[in-house]
Amino acid sequence: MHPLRAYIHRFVPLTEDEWAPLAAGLRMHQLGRKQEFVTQGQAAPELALVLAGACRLYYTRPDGEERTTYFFFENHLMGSYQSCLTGQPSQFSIQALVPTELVTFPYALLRRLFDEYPVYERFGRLLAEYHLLGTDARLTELLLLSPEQRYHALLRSHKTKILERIPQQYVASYLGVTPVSLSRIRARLLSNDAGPM
Amino acid sequence: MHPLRAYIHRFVPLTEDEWAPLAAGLRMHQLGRKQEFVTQGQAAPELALVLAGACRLYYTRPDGEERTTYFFFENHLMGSYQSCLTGQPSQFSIQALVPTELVTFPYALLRRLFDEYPVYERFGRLLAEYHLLGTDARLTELLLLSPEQRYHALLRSHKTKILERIPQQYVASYLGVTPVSLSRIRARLLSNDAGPM
DNA sequence: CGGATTTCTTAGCGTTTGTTAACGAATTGC
DNA sequence: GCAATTCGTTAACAAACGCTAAGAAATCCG
Repeated sequence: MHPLRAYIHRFVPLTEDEWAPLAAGLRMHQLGRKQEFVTQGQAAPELALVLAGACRLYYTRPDGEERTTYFFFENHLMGSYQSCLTGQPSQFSIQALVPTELVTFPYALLRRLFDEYPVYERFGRLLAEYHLLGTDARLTELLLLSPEQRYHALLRSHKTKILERIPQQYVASYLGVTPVSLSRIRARLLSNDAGPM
Repeated sequence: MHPLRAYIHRFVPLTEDEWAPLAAGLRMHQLGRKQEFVTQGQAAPELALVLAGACRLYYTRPDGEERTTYFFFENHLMGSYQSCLTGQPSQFSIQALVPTELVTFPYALLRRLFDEYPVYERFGRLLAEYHLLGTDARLTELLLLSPEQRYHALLRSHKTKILERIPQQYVASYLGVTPVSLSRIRARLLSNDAGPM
């Protein structure tokens, strides 16, 4: 089964007839390291399923500093929800951290499928609900836990890919702290674990 | 037009026939000050539209401390998305800050309408997307701005109801700082505005 | 209206974080 | 493979925050 069809299948089943129009709009796309799929300030009317590789979502602040807030790996659907829905320029960029392979399609195509096939409308609802639950959990964690507790929570979570494959400075940003601070948090941990005696 | 129908109408139009089954499932509900609509640890299978009053959404931590993360006012739809979608106990409580009037209905009814009327399915998608954009913006603000900057952003925003009608300790929690800290931030502001000469 | 509760502010102290800078290690890319 | 870049850690200092406590102000409610 096509990876995108498999992705959708986790939410709703698609018949051949339902899958065909989406399949017809797909395009393969490769990104080199540091190449961008979405660029801050530009409209981003395409969605992409990551086939292989890893990307980061980041904001460039007025002072030029970058803040990374999310990561995408294999079988993650990525894009600027905000830009696709509103048509406005994207407020963030998405950049490949390593050479990355994508299947892309225009959001406009998905919107047309929402109108034509009830099963896609349902997929759209379930997808938005799924992301809403994830974003809510993340928001709650930021409001409820300290930076150190957030790092512990990440260690205990199943998001091991983030810790294994992402440079620590970006993980720090994801946790809402500076790289220096995360380094200190880790140092505190080690001196406690392998502490006196 | 019924307030709930007007709420839905901001997303999709409803015919009389489509509105009728939802209208049949509605119940009026009053909350006294500090009374809870959703209780942490219990299933919360109902949604509610606030007709008048104000509520806060808060988490009670293991140590007994409360953290308020959201507010609801007139014409806000509230409930535990997570509990409704998963059937699990709610991870937070929702409590009236002042005497509050609600119209409530079971989420199960909405789920049935998703199946029976495409217009409700679309409403469900648009509603989830709308909330996702809001939650994403909030998450971004927490990751990009300092506590002081977040307070400034709230001052400049159109969420004036929060500042006008919510006790400051809860606003502090919403911003991700302690009440003492918010008080200091405000004091710093005043001494800068009306500073030396 | 008036006592009781809740809320906001201020202060002092300890801890954590942010910032800048420097150094060594690891990775990248030609 | 080697030069160049990126990355992680540590240090030192200043600033901000969390915590506790106490008093003043505002609000609630009988």
